[in-house]
Amino acid sequence: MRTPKGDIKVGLKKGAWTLEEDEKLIAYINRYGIWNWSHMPRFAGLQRSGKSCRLRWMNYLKPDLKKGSFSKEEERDILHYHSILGNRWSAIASRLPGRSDNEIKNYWHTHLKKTLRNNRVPKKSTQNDTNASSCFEVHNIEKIQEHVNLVIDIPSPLFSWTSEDDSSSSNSIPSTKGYEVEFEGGHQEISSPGTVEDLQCFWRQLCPLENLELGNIPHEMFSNDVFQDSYNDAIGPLYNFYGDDYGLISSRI
DNA sequence: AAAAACGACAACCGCCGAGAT
DNA sequence: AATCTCGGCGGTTGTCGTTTT
Repeated sequence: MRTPKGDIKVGLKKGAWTLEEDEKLIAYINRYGIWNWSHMPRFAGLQRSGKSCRLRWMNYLKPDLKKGSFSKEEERDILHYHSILGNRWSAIASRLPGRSDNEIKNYWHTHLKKTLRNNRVPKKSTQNDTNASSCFEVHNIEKIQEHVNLVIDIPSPLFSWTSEDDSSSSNSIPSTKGYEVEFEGGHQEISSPGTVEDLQCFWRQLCPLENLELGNIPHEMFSNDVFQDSYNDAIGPLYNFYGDDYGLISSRI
């Protein structure tokens, strides 16, 4: 790894920031703005690396950051976006105004991961079933299949995504405001923010085999642990919030 | 009351991609 | 084309306060 020139310095301070250091950084940025993280600590009178300054600013000092605990709505949004984007914390953070990626990551690891683990889609457990621990409740599968009978056709141009600030894109691929997904009995446009890659990632979590219609997945497949985990990761967060309302779940993905 | 375990979160580390030289 | 620099990202660790034993 190459070390940034600006950061090559012995005696740089590490560890928790003091109030005085915070004040210096805030004062400097307020006056001169952010022009070069590697060099500005020296001018600001800080014995810190540029990286350390940037991190402190982005995660703690930036004025538009929200303080305090996450609301229920934010929590739900994190779960929702994580089901789509995975561990792409910065992408998730960009959808939650005032929250940093580090904050969301920490919150996920300390709160939501645990919540998810405790509230997964229940698995079937019967005495006769030797494979009991690896089976979903059948009625749940059928309900979900009924509502989320998706035709997976990635990367079809029809499914291309245009971000909110990308309406002027000169991309020759026809784009829509969202994803178009074919449900049993009709089409539905999904307005979740994200990129085509986001969606591909989501579908692959949901359904590891490319171009496979969920409705055609044999029930035996649900006894596969890997598939279950992917499925749980994708649908689980929504299931936790909406319970058996699969219509609502399908409307959220 | 003290020690151990746990939880929360700030901060660090190594890697990567983009842009500049 | 190759190299360098910087900003950014995600995983991980360190520290401190709280709870449990």
